[in-house]
Amino acid sequence: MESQPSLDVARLGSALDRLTRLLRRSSLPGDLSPAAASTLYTLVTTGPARLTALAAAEHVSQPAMTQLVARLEAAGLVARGADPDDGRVVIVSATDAGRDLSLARRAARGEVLATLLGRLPRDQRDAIAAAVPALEGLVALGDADPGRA
Amino acid sequence: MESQPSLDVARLGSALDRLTRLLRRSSLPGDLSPAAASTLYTLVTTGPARLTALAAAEHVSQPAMTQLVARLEAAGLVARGADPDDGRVVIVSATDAGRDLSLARRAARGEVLATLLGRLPRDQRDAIAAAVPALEGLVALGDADPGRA
DNA sequence: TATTGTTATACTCTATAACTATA
DNA sequence: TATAGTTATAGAGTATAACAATA
Repeated sequence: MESQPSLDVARLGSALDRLTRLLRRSSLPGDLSPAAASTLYTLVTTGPARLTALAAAEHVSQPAMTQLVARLEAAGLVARGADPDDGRVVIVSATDAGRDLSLARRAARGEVLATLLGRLPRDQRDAIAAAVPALEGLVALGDADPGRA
Repeated sequence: MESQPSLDVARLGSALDRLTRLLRRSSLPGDLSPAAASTLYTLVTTGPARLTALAAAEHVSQPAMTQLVARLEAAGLVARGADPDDGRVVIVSATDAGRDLSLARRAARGEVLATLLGRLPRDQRDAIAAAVPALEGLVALGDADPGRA
């Protein structure tokens, strides 16, 4: 029931899937699990957060986030602090080492992508460049609508 | 040392990552792990394969693939057969139920994507549509170059 | 001997349930 | 009572090492 014959969602989905697996296989510094890398990245980009908020943002259970943060803390990548206004709360923040590692991982993956992009015909590279804001918009829509995704 | 200020690879990488996580958390039929879903999809699209070849294709160890196939077999999604020419070999193939489930998952994910895309401004939707062949080209490059990814 | 696959074992990561402490 | 977080326990999924069977 759609009117977009030019946009084959199955092809898009498959391409996204395979591209992500491709990037995931490329060796990145730090040896973090996907959830750990994502959590660290969230902390680096959006600042300190409560443990419960992190669990919700990363779509894992609260106990899972407790353990994940414990692992990241043991690795020196995050620090746990208290909330002066509420004794129950744990505030998690990235350490300098955590920030550096997250940025290094992001850069390393960017290089893998850049290498592949550099071997693509110019018009295709341009097409991808033009689609980046739209892809970001798609993510924003998905994040804003928990009922759908 | 690059000349593509218009293509921010870090942004692209991050968007791909978040988009894939978004799609992955959308509930799909069958309750398969990512590796199981990918293996089944490979069998459905490229036909029966040896266990060792599957392990290599999915980038998991041979024992991991033995267990993965055992789980898929227990679920009735794949069947194990013998190679008449070589008694050591196990040939894995998707059953009808496995093929149906894989196609249903693909369709369901397509619907999630289509819903999100439908809420995007038309020009952004067009930009993504225009980039699909280029994204596929990127995947092809990555698959063809095992040394890089 | 080399190759195909399985079994044994251990580790990471996750979830649910039960618990503690603070509000 | 409700909320923030931890601890206990169990299960899925993976890897490496050791093994069995076939070539």
